Amino acid sequence: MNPRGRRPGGADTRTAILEAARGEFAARGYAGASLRGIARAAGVDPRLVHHYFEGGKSALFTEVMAIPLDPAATVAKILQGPPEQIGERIVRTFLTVWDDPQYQPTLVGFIRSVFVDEARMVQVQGYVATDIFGQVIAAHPHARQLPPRERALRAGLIASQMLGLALGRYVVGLPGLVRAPAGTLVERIAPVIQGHLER
Amino acid sequence: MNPRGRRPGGADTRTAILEAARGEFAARGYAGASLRGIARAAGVDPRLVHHYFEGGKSALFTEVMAIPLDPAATVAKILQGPPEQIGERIVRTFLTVWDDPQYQPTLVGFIRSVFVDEARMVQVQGYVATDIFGQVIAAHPHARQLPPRERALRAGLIASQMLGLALGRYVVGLPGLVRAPAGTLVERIAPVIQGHLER
DNA sequence: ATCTTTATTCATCATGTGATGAAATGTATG
DNA sequence: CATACATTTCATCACATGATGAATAAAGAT
Repeated sequence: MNPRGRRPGGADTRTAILEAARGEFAARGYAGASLRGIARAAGVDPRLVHHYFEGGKSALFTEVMAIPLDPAATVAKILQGPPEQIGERIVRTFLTVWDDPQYQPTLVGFIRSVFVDEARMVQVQGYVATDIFGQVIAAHPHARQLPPRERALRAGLIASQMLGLALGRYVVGLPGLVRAPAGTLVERIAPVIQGHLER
Repeated sequence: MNPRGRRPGGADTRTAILEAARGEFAARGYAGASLRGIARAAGVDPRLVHHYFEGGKSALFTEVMAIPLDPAATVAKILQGPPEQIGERIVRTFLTVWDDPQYQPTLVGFIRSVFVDEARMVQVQGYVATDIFGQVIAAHPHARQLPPRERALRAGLIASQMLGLALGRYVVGLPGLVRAPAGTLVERIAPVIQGHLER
């Protein structure tokens, strides 16, 4: 039917696939999205997905989820400044990243995929608990002096707070959270986190 | 190979399937669990799943997720007692239900399935926001007087708090939250919820 | 102008899925 | 004892999935 061979003009197929995949993964999660569906969304033959992403679906997913956002740097930035405003900086940074249309589909896709794959869940668990909020705890003048069990608890409380915010606002779409401007959420949630650090 | 026909002895196949399904749905989510896998886990021919649950996978899922736990009654119970301890009662009730081995697999399965199916997400969104925490807001002497937008925000904040707790403690398994006894979590989280109601 | 590389389409494969029909065999009922 | 019914096994269906091989045409290099 269609003419075979290379298409004229430099249509950036690879990018089209990546973007379609981002959307599909965000909307349906890893298991729910199909190669064919992604190809369809990109207006492209399914075979091309394999052509551009050797390793198929999982390779594509890996590339989609490779967010150009250095968590270590972000954490470092949060840690700068007065410790009594760490909570505010955490929430504000978090919302800024998640509200950014450049990152949002990727992050939503990522967080939805987390609950499907057991291995990924363990990986995230260690990552979030240790690399992100563990760092925050370790840098806080009061919290750093607590016994390990207490530190883990605080990290867990903060992590669950942010997890709930991400899911409520961006995945489930709880109206109260979706409609609220970022500033309002910072105002409400920052003190909670600050409390988990200081009290 | 195996002898056909009705098996001797009163093996309660239906229950076996239900329990296997509960486990599979909890472990893999709705999409991830397969009829054949459930049948295998129950030690039963796949056809029997259709035999006992007319409507197949979705009917089975519906039945599995029909928790014998009346949310309205639970909410009503929470609303009894002094308003200044509503937060505490919410968190305590929540943890009691989720820590109960009778409910836990079902609830975990349910919450994991929520993020896969778009329709289910919308359903839960309305349910959680309106039926559960909307009720709580409506019953609180201070929060009930707030403008609608504020009430929705408070409900969202509380819902996201509990959502994060459920995911952190029971799904992702953040160590700090898993190891903490229920009492400790009540101690930490109840004031936050109370604050969302009163301030 | 020729050759190589890349992009694209088409045609299948093997596998796993949920679903259904039909046969066989036990238990219960008359 | 005979008949009806519920339970179980087997055999497929139709379909979607991810993956791969092969053919073809454009673009780029020499």
